[in-house]
Amino acid sequence: MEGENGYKKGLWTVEEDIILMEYIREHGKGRWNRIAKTTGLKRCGKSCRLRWINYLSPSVKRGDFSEEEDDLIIRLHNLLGNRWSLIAGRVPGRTDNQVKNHWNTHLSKKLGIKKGRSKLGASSQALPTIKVGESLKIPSESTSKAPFDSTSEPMDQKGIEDLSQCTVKLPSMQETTMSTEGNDSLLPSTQETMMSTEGNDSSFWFSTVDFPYPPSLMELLDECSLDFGWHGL
DNA sequence: AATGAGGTCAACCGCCCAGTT
DNA sequence: CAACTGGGCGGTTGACCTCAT
Repeated sequence: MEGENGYKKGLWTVEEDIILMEYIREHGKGRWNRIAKTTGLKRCGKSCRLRWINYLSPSVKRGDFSEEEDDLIIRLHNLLGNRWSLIAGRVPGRTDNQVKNHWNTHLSKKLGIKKGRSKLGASSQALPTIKVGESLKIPSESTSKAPFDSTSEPMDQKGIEDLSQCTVKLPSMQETTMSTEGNDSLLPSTQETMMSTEGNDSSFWFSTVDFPYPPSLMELLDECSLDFGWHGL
C-alpha cells in the first residue's frame, strides 16, 4: 500500500480525511507538501491537494449531473475541447475530475463520440465558427498545431476573454457584465467565490448550499450565438 | 448463490508552467 | 541563467459496484 517514498496510495480512509480537513481548517489551502510533515499523514502533497479539491472541499457538489449541467458541459466541450479545468470552472460545484469522468462515461456515449486524445475533443474536426465580433479567430499558423495547444497563442483564453465581455440580460437578474481579471481564472467562478472564504474559521464550514445556477453561462452561450458543430446531435 | 462483464469514479501518473532561490 | 519547488492539468488506471446470466 505504501510507495517507495513511504507515501500511502489508494483510497482515502475517514481518518485520513479528518486529518487533512483539520490541517486545512487550521492552515488553509496550499503548501500541500507540508501536510505530511506536520500531520504525519502518509500522503504526498499532490494526493492531499487532489483529495481536497475533488472530494473534501465544501464547494464540491455531489450527486448526479442535472440536464442543465449536461447541456452546459456539452456546449463548453464543443467550445473548449478537453480543457476540463476550464469547463469545470464554469460548472459550479463540479470539479474537473467530475466533469471529465462524467463526459467519458456518460456524455461521450450519449453523443456517440469516440474517445480521442485530442485536446479539442469533439470539436477537433470542425472548430467552432464564432460569430461574436470575430472574437475567436483561429491563428492562421494553427494548421499543424492544435489551436488550443498551450504552446501556441491561447486562442481559447483570448476568445473567452472576448466572450466574457458579453453583456447579457439575465432573466430575473440584474444585467451582468462578465469581465476577467486577466489571469487564468477567466470568469469569476462560483467555486472560487466560495472558496475565497476558506481559511476563515467562522465561515469555513459553510454548507454546500444550492448554487445559484449561473444562467449567465447558459445565456452567454446562447446569446453569443456560437455556431457550434453539433456532430451527430 | 456464484460469477463474469461492464460501468463508474476516485486516485494516480507524468508532464508542464510559474515563481522563487 | 539554472535549479528547485509548488501547483495545475489531462490522460489513465484500477478498485468497487451493479446487473445479467
